Amino acid sequence: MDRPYREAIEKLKTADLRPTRQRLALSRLLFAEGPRHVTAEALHDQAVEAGVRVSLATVYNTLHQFTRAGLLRQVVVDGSKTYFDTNTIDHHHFYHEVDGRLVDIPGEAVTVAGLPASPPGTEVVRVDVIVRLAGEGK
Amino acid sequence: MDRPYREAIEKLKTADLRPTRQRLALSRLLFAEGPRHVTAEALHDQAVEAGVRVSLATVYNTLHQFTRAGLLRQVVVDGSKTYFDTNTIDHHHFYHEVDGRLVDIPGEAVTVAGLPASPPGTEVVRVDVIVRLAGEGK
DNA sequence: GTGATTGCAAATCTTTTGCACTAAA
DNA sequence: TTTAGTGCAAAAGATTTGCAATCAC
Repeated sequence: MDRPYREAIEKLKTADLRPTRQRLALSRLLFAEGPRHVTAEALHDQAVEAGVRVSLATVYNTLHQFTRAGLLRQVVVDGSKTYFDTNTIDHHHFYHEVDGRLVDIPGEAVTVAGLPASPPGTEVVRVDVIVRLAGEGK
Repeated sequence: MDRPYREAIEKLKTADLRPTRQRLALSRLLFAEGPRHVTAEALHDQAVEAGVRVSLATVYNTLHQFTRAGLLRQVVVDGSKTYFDTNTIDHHHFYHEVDGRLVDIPGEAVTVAGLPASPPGTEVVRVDVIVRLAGEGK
């Protein structure tokens, strides 16, 4: 029983989610390497390719549960698809409009100045900065 | 023939769009008063209420044509709905997550500092700042 | 066992499309 | 006329839901 496996189980237990086969597999796909941005569809494809038997509905469920648990963050850049970001630390994004690719911009680097106070009775949940890019890029 | 009517016709002609009954009606609903944020559904409802006979498909077409012509701007804040903004000048948004309401933040007020250079071969189309709000608000 | 989780297929919601019909130039 | 624009209903895409079967505890 390797280390990442135990960690994955702990992670789920902490989030009050039963470490089922599907959740464990998705968790490992998501958090195995550095930060990534996935859509439900893409993660499902990746899981199937990796030989994990899981339904698309369960992928959707899992992504939302992970988001609720603070393990993922939703990024809205395109009306038609929902992206989930494994980087939950404060940061921003480059968005390549041509191919839909997202690239992180570290949060520490960026400063947003001059924002008006939030309306009375409201609270700022988050400030998102999205830099929309055109052109081929890398 | 009142002034706003002539202006509406001019606006459409300039955009190389035939001033049809539907486009004129939608144009007047959209630009009659100050800046607004609408969804296709909402604009269609408003049109129907106002006694304008227009189909939802035409509302979608028209919103996209107006956007292409630079008369509107698309705002992405929520995966499920597409908002169109009659304010095409550089600016940002408060987004009330509870009720989906959008409020403009003047562009001059805000400064975004520290953004990394855009990746080689790409060009910045636009920088969007979205301040997500929780709580009842006004 | 018992309640949480999963899978499947059907349902939903928003947006787009194909095409015959209508209207603008 | 001639071509652009419209309406309808069907199609498409992403996401959600209902419910019986299955799994974790």
